Amino acid sequence: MNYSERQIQIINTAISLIAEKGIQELTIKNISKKIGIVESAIYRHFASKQDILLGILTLFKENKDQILQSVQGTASGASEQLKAFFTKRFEQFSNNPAFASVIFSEDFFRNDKRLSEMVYQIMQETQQLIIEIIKAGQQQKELRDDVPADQLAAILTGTLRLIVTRWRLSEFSFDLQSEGQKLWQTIEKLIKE
Amino acid sequence: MNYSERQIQIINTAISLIAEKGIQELTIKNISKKIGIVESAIYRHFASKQDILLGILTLFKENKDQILQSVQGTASGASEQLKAFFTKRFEQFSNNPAFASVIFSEDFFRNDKRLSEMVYQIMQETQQLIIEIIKAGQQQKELRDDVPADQLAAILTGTLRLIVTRWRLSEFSFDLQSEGQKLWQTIEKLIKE
DNA sequence: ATATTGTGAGTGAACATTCGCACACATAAC
DNA sequence: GTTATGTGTGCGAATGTTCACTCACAATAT
Repeated sequence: MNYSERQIQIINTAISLIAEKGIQELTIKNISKKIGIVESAIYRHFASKQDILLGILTLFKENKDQILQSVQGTASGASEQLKAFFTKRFEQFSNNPAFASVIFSEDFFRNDKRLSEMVYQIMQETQQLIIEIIKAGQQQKELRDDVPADQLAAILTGTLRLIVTRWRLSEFSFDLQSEGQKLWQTIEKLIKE
Repeated sequence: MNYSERQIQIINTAISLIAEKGIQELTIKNISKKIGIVESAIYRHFASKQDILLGILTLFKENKDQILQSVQGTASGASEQLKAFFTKRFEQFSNNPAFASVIFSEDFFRNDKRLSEMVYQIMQETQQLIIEIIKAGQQQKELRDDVPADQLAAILTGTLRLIVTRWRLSEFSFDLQSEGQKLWQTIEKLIKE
């Protein structure tokens, strides 16, 4: 689906509101106020609030797909690819804190099939790619192969999530990218052959 | 503070509701319906909904303190202590899924000082203890000391959280305790000297 | 002139919370 | 021992607010 200019403006406004106050505080009223139109006008562009959220997720999914592709393209070797992935991800969160707020709010979407499935799918795809990179690295004897790839992937993902969550809850009180860099160095030591 | 019988009943009912439908769906109406009294009667026992949530957190905090103590008491050696902690934690979540729902819903409490501080404090205390165990283990040359203790702790905590979150979102579709056991074996390999 | 977008008022539902009243039971007063 | 008074608990109705969403009408643009 192609979004109109107004639709994109609404989506972006919603994203910045989420970054500021969390996804709980996202209301149609807030979006319209920030844009400078009236509540009901929003409904000229989206049939429901859920559709706006879906728009946000769609945007993020495209974003993520791009990152994954660029990682696979540029870096060579499992360790380098994982590092590139890690770095890009922190960069993405850094530039777009709302991404973290949305993507880590699975609970919030729990009662909505469309939304929860989309979040689940994004998580799933990312996880799958990491697992494959790790497996390849294990076969090349670049990464230690005495532990299951999917568990290594869980360790990577879990740690990344925790750091980002802490960053968010501390109101972005530390530099996510440099913290992420340090963390990667540690993880690298643990998983290298 | 000491809770009356009714208060404990209300807290426990709230906990089971959270386990069933998530913290978003917790309403005074639902609690009262499940107990079999009228909404307003709840307010004879709690001044506000927040006070009920605070009651839940208090209960969990006591629970956690007990676990931490028992871990420090029984196990000897850093690795064993960490394993005991891991195991107990998964056991606790397994027996009390609402604990996970509550403790990992930091976003939900974001707009409430009392609640968010309490959650933060629980997280903090746990993390601190893990860091100390790890540091001790590093000094004893039991754990590898070429990586910072606080980052190892983040890896441990982050991974644990991820697994529990997945378990919750998959509607408890796998056995958390045995999955946690396997995961611990992997982590152990990574962090041992 | 017709399609698109915006406005203002309104609706209904969900929700936390308040209030006046009633009843049971205990304690104290006569 | 009966009467008064206090206390704890429950009920039903109501209040006030927030929210997503609708609709008739007006402005604007092509």
